Amino acid sequence: MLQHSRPTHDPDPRLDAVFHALADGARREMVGRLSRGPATVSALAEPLPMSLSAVVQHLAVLEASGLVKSEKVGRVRTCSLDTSVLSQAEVWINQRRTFWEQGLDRLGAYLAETKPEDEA
Amino acid sequence: MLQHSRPTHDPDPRLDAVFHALADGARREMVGRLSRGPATVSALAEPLPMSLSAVVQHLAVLEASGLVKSEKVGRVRTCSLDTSVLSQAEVWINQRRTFWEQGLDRLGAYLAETKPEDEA
DNA sequence: ACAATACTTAAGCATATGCTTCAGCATTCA
DNA sequence: TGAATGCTGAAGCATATGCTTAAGTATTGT
Repeated sequence: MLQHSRPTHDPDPRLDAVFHALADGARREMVGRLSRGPATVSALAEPLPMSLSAVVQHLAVLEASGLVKSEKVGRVRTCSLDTSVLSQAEVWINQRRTFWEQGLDRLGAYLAETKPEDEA
Repeated sequence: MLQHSRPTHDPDPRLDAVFHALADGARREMVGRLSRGPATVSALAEPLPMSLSAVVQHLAVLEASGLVKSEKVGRVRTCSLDTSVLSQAEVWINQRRTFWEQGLDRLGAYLAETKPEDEA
């Protein structure tokens, strides 16, 4: 059965972190690199016009958001993407977009058409 | 024909703005409200625990990102969502996610299977 | 005309972000 | 053993963010 499914009330700190992590070109480039497969910190840093230290700080932001996991073996840290977190952000956007696109009018019509006796 | 379509090189200031706009609970709540239909500035402010001034500033961020358009008639400003911008962010995420999920191995197999004579 | 409404703008302030440089610390290679 | 590699951590600093309060400007209702 079709739920009303209005966009849920929202102060979600996890989404704060994910969108914040994606709001930077360098971090998006790192995510883009990781979408092609795991990479070391140096590999992530290589195309970026900044110090390794800066990259490590960006990486910390990505890890804090849950978008990226990493593991150190020997002296090398290997990073990889957690697409489930990416997916959560995608779903949030998709819900608002589709909710808008199906339109209030259609929802109104649905409500009118539905049995009016059990309603808020 | 299927393109290689690696995630594109990225320093995209528009995405910076969109993700930054979404990286705040109050702004996401405003977007959620607008996904149900246009609203005035006061209507957007009403559920939020902050001054109207603060809301206007959040609105400025949303407008700068292109997510929200608004028009003033008389003394009332009415805001509405631009889902095409929302869609761009969704696409960006979706591309990285699916690129990861189809996996490097499968891409490697595809490349191997494809005619190997015209290659970099 | 007068007051209420619906924003608008500016100033100020505490905290956060995005770098930099410099120094440190385990691996791994020669 | 000593040097190169691959990160790690702490300052420090300029700028940006997220609020606040206070004052101002058009409408619109009485």
